Amino acid sequence: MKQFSKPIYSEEVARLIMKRIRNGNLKPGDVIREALLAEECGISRAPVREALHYLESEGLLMSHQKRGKCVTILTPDVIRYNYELSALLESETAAQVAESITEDDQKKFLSIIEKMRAAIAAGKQYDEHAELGSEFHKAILDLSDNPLLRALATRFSRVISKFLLYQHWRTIYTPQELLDRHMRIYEALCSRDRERIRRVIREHYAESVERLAGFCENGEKKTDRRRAHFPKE
Amino acid sequence: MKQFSKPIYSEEVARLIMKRIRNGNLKPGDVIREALLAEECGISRAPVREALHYLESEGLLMSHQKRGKCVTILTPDVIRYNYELSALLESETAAQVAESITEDDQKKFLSIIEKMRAAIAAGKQYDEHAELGSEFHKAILDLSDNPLLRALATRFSRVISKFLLYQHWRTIYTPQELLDRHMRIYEALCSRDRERIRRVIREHYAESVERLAGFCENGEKKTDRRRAHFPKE
DNA sequence: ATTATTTAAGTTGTATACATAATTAATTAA
DNA sequence: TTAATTAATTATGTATACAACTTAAATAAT
Repeated sequence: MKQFSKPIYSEEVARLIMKRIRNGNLKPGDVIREALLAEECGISRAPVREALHYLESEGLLMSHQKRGKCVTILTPDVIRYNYELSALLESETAAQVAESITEDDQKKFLSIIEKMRAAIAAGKQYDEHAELGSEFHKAILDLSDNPLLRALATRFSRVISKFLLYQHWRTIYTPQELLDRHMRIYEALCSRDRERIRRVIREHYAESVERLAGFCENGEKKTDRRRAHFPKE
Repeated sequence: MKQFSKPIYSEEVARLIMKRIRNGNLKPGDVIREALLAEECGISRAPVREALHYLESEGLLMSHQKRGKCVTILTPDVIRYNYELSALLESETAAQVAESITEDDQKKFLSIIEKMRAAIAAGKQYDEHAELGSEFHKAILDLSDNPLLRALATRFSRVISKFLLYQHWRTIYTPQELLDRHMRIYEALCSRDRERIRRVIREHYAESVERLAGFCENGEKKTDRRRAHFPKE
């Protein structure tokens, strides 16, 4: 019988860092020291480096040449860039399959909406609402048959909502507002009206980026000395 | 005075591999051996590994766990995934800035068109036509003020046109056809008609993917055992 | 006291060596 | 002769060691 392979350390480390970012244990701007991480995990620097490179390619870390890496600092511009792409991918996915949305699809969306409603009634924490919001958007993306698109969209949503801005999410929407916004999208999806779907989803993202922008333009220095780590051409 | 830093080997290696893929020196399916590459370059495996990881994240290489990496094999599906995203990003970029396309922008596009015409008149090689085609599409993307979008679109176009399918490009369009297609896009851009621009660009991509599909469905095995190298969640 | 130069500490980039997993070749059994 | 099992080779994953660069701290000079 074939045994399970030994886990790849670099993947473990990548997961660990993502968890820490999500938890808020690692915050934007925090520097990552390879040696320290390696020691913490009881492994060498080699797999740690690979994990960091991966996380950088995913946009969660940024690097200065020979000066190490830190958790990505989200300037208002970077937030906008990510949101524009999220909005584009999600709205277009939904618009393209608009006519072929099934009853089952609608039920899936509705069940998430109902969970939101229930969470409000039960006075649940914001965390849960945010989680349900992500679930809703993921359900939309799952309508696409393009795995490359789904992977990309996941990446952007990770950068913005679930990870780097996790701590801000709870402050820009009340649970009721969050429910309203997703209700509107749900209704649009049920209408199967391509243009309406596109418009509603984009409006939602535009509103989010507008509300988020306020949180980031205060403390941080504008000088984005981020440098691409690899050749462009 | 500050001297230029010593070049980062991993970046050099990444450039080298990209060049070889572009030249056709490395073809889809060719396996990459770290040790061999390191020896060729006269360096150790460490920077080579980093370069390979980068190229994998860019979609140019694919890896099997513990079985190394090879140049990405483009199945018809993968081609479609990439083209859909290229079409989406490019058409949406153009559509969003439709009303604000300046005379200067139009001149830039026209100059490329004219170069194409001249290349035909001079009986130039297909390579040059393909190059001008890329230039045209890049000019469209440069209308976007979203660098993240531009970087992504560059990545997709790299995977498809300039690199992995370079050898096929010359066979799916005659120079005259290529000129016609870009002429149509140019006219749409000049009209500043958002919907028309969107439609024309998408039609161009749809036609390309259709014509390309034929080339890839013959020889290659369908079993895409590609594996994501890092955790999804 | 302030600025400039130098020196030292610390971190990343690279090299080498070893361990582990997988493919290929070889050997043995049916 | 063929199939299956085992040995050997090969390539990746990881560990350790060293070199180069960056940052800062400390000393010297104005």
